[in-house]
Amino acid sequence: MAKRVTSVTPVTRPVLTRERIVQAAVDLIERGGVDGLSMRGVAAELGVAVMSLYNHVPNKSALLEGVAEYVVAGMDLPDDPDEPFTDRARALVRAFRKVAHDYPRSMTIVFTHKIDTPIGLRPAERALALASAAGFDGETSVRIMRALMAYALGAQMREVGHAKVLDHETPITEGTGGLDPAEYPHVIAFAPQLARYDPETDFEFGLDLFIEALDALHRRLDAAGGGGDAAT
Amino acid sequence: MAKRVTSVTPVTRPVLTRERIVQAAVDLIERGGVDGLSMRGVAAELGVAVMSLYNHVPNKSALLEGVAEYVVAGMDLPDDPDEPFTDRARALVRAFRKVAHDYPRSMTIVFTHKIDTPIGLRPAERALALASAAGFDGETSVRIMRALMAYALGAQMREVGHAKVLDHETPITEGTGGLDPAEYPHVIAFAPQLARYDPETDFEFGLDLFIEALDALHRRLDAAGGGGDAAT
DNA sequence: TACGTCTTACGTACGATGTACGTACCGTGT
DNA sequence: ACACGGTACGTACATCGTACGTAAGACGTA
Repeated sequence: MAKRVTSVTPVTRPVLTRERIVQAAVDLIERGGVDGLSMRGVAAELGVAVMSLYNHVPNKSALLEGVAEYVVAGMDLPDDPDEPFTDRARALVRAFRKVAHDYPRSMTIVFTHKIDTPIGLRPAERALALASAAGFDGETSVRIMRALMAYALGAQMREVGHAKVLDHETPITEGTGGLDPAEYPHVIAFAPQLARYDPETDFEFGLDLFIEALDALHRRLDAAGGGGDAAT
Repeated sequence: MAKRVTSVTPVTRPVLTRERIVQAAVDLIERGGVDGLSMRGVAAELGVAVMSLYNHVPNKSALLEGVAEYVVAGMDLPDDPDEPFTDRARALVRAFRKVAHDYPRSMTIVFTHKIDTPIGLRPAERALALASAAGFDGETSVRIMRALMAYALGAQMREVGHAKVLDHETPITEGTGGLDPAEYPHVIAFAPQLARYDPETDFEFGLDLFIEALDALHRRLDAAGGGGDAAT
């Protein structure tokens, strides 16, 4: 009920809050990378003393969890139950791509921290919803959900570039000179295609594969269990 | 080509080397987590002074790269070109699972660091090899490779537990009491299936989906006779 | 043999970081 | 008026990564 103003400096100090702290952290991360984030930096960004942060956040690791939660909470998850489940699945995975695009550097945190709040379950809920609506049983729905998550996570990790692992383009783009032709014949042969990097198309290609497999599984389900009516 | 022995204490000090440093780092990480790793810790583990490490490793970040490289280099990648490409793909992705199982905590590093040495390209080479052997054209092979990587990475990330993200079982296993039934009806409804967590089966389920989609794509390719029309 | 150079191990030292702890302030309920 | 709970703050410390200077052996050359 009470007004929450510091009375003396109402405008210059918009009240320190966990939300503002997390947002500042996200900003700093996007600006200077995860390694660049420090409690002192966050405090400075907000024009506060360092220890003031600890009134709202128990420690840095909790702050990072907050960052992950913030990013996931920012996911736009439209869902139209009337659409075919394949389209709904597509939309869900694309939502991942969207946030990964908006908060590329913070994504690392999302990947490597767990989220304690129910918010983290939103994507799972959507996935389960569309799978079970398609007629899959509970166990299969859960598995589908996990498979979707796996692809969404992995694809985004690769794209964000934090996982340049196993397919980073740098050395290839710079020429395959140093590579042993005996050990990496295909990498060398496909260097041009490897160099041409189109995340969008790559992402959609893999997504199509996945969705198609889901659809096939679905058709099989209809044919077997539901009787002769396989139309959708 | 001189002998590299310290002469005085040959046994007690097996010569400090980058390899030994990286291995010690991996050990420490597996024992105490990534956050627990410190240069001082590594030095102590090896019975050396901290700064001696810097004769073989420029900085900590480089050491971490070394860790990632070490783990990936440890991947066992058997490959029989005579097998159907689907089986080869399966084996490749399973190899990921294997290392992730052997070095669960170091996996975080692998996920979040790029690997500069050609070693990091080994999995890519294998993927490209099997895709092109199956008859896919270069562009499609590259895309298939990337999609496989995405699933392999994502699935492993989830399983390793570092990415309990979006589907962590903790709150669910402990009961769905706190969840709003209006917002998370399916999560609540499928709580039993969510709680029953069988990584092996989950992994294989998703892998099957993927491989099946690849196979379908392949059949379509054969039928058409053309090169590599993507999944459209 | 004597000497200059190179490589490696080491110790000291500094700046930056996360955070435990004590203090001062303010708004609110009694 | 007074006590209290929450919030902002400053100081202090342990720990970290690492720049720098030093010493001791290995080796090529004279």
